[in-house]
Amino acid sequence: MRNTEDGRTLNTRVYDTLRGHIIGGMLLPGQRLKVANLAAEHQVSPNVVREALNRLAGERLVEVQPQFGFAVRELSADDLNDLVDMRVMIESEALRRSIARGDVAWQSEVLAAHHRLSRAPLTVPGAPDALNPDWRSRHDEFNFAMLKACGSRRLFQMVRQLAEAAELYHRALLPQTGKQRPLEAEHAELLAAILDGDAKRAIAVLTAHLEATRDVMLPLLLAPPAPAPRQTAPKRRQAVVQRTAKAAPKTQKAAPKKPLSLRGRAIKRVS
Amino acid sequence: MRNTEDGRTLNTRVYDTLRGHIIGGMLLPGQRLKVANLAAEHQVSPNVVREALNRLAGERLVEVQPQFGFAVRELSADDLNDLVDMRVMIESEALRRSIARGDVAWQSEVLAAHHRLSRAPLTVPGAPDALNPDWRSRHDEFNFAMLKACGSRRLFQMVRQLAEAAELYHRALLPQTGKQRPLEAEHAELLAAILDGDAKRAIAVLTAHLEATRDVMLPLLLAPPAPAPRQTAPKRRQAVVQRTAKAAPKTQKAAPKKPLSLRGRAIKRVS
DNA sequence: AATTCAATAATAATCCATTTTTTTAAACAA
DNA sequence: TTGTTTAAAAAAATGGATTATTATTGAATT
Repeated sequence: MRNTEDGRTLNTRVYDTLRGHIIGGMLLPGQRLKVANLAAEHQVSPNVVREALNRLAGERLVEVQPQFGFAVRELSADDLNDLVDMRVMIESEALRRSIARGDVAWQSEVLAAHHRLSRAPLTVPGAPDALNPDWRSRHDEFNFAMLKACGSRRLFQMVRQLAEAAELYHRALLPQTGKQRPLEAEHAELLAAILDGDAKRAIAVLTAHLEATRDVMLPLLLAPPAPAPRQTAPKRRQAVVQRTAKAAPKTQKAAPKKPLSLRGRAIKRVS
Repeated sequence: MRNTEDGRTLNTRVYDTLRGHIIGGMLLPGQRLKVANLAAEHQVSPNVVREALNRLAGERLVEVQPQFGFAVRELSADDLNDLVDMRVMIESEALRRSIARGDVAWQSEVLAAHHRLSRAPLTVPGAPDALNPDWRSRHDEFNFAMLKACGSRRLFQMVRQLAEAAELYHRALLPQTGKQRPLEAEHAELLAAILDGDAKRAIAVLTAHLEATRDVMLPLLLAPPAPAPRQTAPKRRQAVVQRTAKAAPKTQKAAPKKPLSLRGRAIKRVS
């Protein structure tokens, strides 16, 4: 055991970074997660990786197929619709409860979180098309801050889990959409409604926000279904959809020795 | 690998049975799950058990503490309140949607499930106090049947996950409550409301049902908080509460060789 | 004698290196 | 093309080594 460095066990460390990579978009939906590669990357024994992946599988962030391995959870239009539907439902309830229960301290936190969000630049100076990751963090913080006072541990956990699932979509699909809607105005209106204690209006704004974001992403999922879907794919493997690779995977290193025969055929979608 | 017997991998098999044991009440909340013991029981290498436990940890059915191990998720009055609160919310929504979307085929299924439930004896002939496990299965089936038509994969998954969490409480706390409320009447009324398409009434009945069950269990969680809580417990281990054992654990076998020094002090609660 | 503390032993969690089994790819023949 | 056979890759599992934690013992202190 060499968990001495930062207190965490190796297992937990791998779990944390893997999770971060998935949510952070370094590992894209559909991408296979080969135990041996990851073990080499993290300088760790295969079992450790395996445990971490199983934990993530339990959280539905990665998919397992018994004799095939692990892969980052796939995206689909249907799933996105379902996801947003649930977010609307769950977050509406959480917001309603938060507004009903929240005290002044909570309001202040929401206000502060909103302020930080409003001051974060939407894009980084260098790349005008790429979304500023810092902005996204502030956005999440604002979202969580306003729902945190809901008073139910499980409800808030659902909020977080759904937000994580949504993050996968955002990372994969939103960076490419150039300019966004008048986000700042939406956030400001949401904040105003919260401070007014106007749950109904707050929920309406939140719902519109979520659905509008969905409507931006939805066409991108339907658009490029790969020209010729070549049904030569192996039998039971339909859960992990085959895709034409546009760019070589970066995080998941290629095979160690040979020029690479890419059995682990590329699955990424960069589009 | 010797997954040849029934197709499943060893990992999955251990996962399945462990899960079944937890939900089925053979492994009680708070009970420690020692890798070595389980590995011996299942005739399997420790890593396999470890993977299965990590998967269950991801689903929040077992708790992990980094250098301490795994344990079946604990119960508490607060958690029960929260759980029922969420069940009311989630199942109400699922029921509303099911009634709105369900067709005649669905209605028939609900009707059939109700019939099977109504014909299952509440207790087994031999033991008049113990709840008939078959009845419980029928009950779950009726519950799932009526919510299945909700049309949202995630919503239904939440329903199931919450139902599983509730099952832990039921197994641990309900067997001892002798006679129950007029359950059959409640189920019949629920069925009638569903067949009428009367969502409002159905939800009211369902809600009352869930909350009444909670009210039976709640006092049992508050009652026996262990006479002298001896704060000699080790430092960081507070997540797994120490309890006085009333009966020797059956599923989790004792230490292999020595007369047993029970470092893994008993945690079960039978009460 | 009772209590506290350090040293030691025992137990169990964590991890590794390797082997076995399954699946996929490649080569070859029909 | 289509089907077999062989080779490579990767998943799954093993068994045991390593390290952290808890229990125990015995001396030192109150």
